[in-house]
Amino acid sequence: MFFSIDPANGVAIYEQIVRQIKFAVARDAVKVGELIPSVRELARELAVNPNTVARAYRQLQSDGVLITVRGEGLEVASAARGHCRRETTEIIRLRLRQVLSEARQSQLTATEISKLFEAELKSIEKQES
Amino acid sequence: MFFSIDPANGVAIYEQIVRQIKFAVARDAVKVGELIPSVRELARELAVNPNTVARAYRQLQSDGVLITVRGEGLEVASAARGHCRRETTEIIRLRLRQVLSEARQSQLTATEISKLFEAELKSIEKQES
Amino acid sequence: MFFSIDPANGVAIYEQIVRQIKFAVARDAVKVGELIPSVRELARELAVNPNTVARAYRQLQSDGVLITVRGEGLEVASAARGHCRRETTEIIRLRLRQVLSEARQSQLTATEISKLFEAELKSIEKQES
Amino acid sequence: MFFSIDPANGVAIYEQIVRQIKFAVARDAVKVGELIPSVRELARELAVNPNTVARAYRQLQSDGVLITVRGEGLEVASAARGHCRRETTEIIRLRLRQVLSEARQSQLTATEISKLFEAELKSIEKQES
DNA sequence: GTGGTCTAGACCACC
DNA sequence: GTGGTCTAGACCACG
Repeated sequence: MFFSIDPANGVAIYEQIVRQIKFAVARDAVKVGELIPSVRELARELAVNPNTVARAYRQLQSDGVLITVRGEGLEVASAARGHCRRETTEIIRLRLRQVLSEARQSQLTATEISKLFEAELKSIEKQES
Repeated sequence: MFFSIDPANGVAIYEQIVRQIKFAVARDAVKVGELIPSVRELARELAVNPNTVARAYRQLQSDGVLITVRGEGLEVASAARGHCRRETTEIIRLRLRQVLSEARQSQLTATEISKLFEAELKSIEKQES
Repeated sequence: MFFSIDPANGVAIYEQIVRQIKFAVARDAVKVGELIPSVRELARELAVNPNTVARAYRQLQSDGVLITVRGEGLEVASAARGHCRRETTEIIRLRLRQVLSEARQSQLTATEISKLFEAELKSIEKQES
Repeated sequence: MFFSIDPANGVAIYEQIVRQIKFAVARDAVKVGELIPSVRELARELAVNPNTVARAYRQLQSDGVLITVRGEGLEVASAARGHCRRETTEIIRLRLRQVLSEARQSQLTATEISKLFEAELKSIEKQES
């Protein structure tokens, strides 16, 4: 469960946890049927309030990604992998759409927006390597 | 001052007003030295509370885009145009960066992200025409 | 009637006119019994709205500094000179008191405040010469 | 957070709160990293509307003095202390300059102004003790 | 509990 | 008419 959250990110902490776990499921970093860390364990690891982790887990349950195993904890649902893979790209697509809609209002041309995008993509890739 | 706001957009109304006006200044839709619509007038036009418009205007003042002319209204500051042009692309760039950073965490490859982007850009352009 | 007003000064324009005229009377720049410029003349000279000059004159009348001479205009009242001399220092004293009261709240010591004052006084004098 | 505001002071209440908190930070009465009183708490203490306090806090944020800790409150930014110390004397200096500039227009001599200043300073000190 | 936002309505000084 | 300020009360997301 290797990821970190950024408390000053604008995005709610619980929301970040939700997404990160969905991402992890999507890329098979946590396998279907596996138990995920307990609320208090993950809370300690991420240095956030246990309530916040609990809320994220609650949301993941209602999203059908996690299911409770009585007396043991929470495990990844069998149908979750495909679901998460689809949702991951869906989230990204939605975010892209929002940004582009905003960019359009700003009167930037499609070419200008494309250029900005390519530049940012390169800078992100450079950071990674 | 032709623009509209979306109350259910997630972005605060006053923030939308701020951006739209910066965009308008950037593309010279409102010229430097011109009076912008009064608080009450814009409030009526957008069907929002005058306080909300006032808050947006206040922020634009502290951003140096508007200056008050006592008893007359608010006018676009002389240095605002260049400032807003720069800020407009800066806002978009920042938003792109956020999305890309999120996309990267989701383990999508650069190619996949690029494809999504191109697809969304096309769909936006189609809507416009 | 040589003085200028600063529209971006925080102090209301009509108030600036009132004070400047009182100052002028106090230092005998306009003599008792003299007619002062008409509303529209002074308004043109200072490049402000005639209403604003009219308001200043109204206040000066109710302060007893100006009196109307039917068919001619406004002249400086006979008792005005002494009155204005007293009021001038009174205004300054009040302003000093406000600043000092604020400075006290900021926990600056009397010595520090004095130093600031002396420094500013010198810089003002230098500007003048 | 021991200070009071004067609603009939001419200076806006939210402005008074802003300055008082900057003063407090400058003199280390509230330490860097500490949480300041909540909006509602300070509003109750000062007997003003929570919105007014919220507005002051918002301004302090955009001034970089406070930062929000989500769901917890507002804390003093790490760079705030030095910033506030500088700004405190800067505010006082500016106010002194305004008064002196006004005094100069009134044709009072430097000596006269100095005398007024010393007198007021003494009277303020007497009040305090 | 926290801050953030919005609405509604009022009063003020200024031009 | 203009902006500026304040109050009152409501709703929201977050921890």
